[in-house]
Amino acid sequence: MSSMEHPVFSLSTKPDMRPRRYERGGNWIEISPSRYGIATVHDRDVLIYCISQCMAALNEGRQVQRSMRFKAYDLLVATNRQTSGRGYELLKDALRRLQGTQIETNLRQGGKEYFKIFGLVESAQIVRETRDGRMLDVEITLSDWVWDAIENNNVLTMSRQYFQLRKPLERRLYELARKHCGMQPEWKIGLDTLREKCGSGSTDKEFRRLIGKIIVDDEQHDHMPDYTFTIEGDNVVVRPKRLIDEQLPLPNLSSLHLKGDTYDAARRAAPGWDVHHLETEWRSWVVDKGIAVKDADRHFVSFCKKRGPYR
DNA sequence: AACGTTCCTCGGTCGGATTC
DNA sequence: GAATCCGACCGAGGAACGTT
Repeated sequence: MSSMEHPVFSLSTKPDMRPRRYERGGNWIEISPSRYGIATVHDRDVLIYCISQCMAALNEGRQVQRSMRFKAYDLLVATNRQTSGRGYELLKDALRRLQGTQIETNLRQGGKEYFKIFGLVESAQIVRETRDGRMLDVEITLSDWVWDAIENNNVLTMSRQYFQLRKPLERRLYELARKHCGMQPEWKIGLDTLREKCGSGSTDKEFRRLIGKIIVDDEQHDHMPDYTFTIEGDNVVVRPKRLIDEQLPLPNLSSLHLKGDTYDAARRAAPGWDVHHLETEWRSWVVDKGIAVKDADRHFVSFCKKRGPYR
């Protein structure tokens, strides 16, 4: 939740070396980059994955520790990333940025003021299990900040669609909506304040344009999870989307027609899942994102594989 | 299944061009 | 002259296919 409040993560896709400082009512927080730049909204996926693993363990009554280990492959799949060699290099970069990004803050509690400095993760290591370098285990030790949040149950659930948002600004918008709007019928915010909260480096005009584009895109494709956004004057208004019971009829694209035995392959790829439900999910995803599918059958099966281990 | 390679597309930013 | 639009840039992510 704290990371949703202030723009801790960079929206930029290039290395972001600009330090930030935010102040509000005597409290301040400063974020400074290492030589790898500030952690990006995509790097945040790693933290979200760690947190969700922890929460899942807690819900099942298992013990959790600050230091956690998991398969790099699982993380990459769960966060909708590629699992190629470059995928692992990008993961390394993400860990570098997460570890290197320094956060300084003053906290006031019980009449005392604390000065605190920490990284987003305390340490991270990658362990190669086999001689040929496959089956990479990642071990991450969470920082106090993240750990405290988990212990105090100070985390919010996020839509699984979140990982499919590619635009950093879209992700940030969703986070803010999730944090500030929640279940309220409406949340209004000025464009300039929103720009600050997003941590965008764009000018006011440019920012207005980018937001406008996302809103128009959403009107056409309905890809933003849970919330709708509209611009009213100099304000952006956020409202929760109504739950849609019925699947909207989708254009009947012949290129997305599936063969009979593809369904069997899909069932094997994602045991326990309703294949036809997966199919509608897959279709709307493909249509929304405008993905050019060459081989519908193969594409769908690999989509199912990604869904397979996660409920 | 778990990677590597290749080629392609897309995003935020910046600065220049265009329109009003 | 300003507000707005547009395109280059660069680094990142995605898809398909190849390899072990």
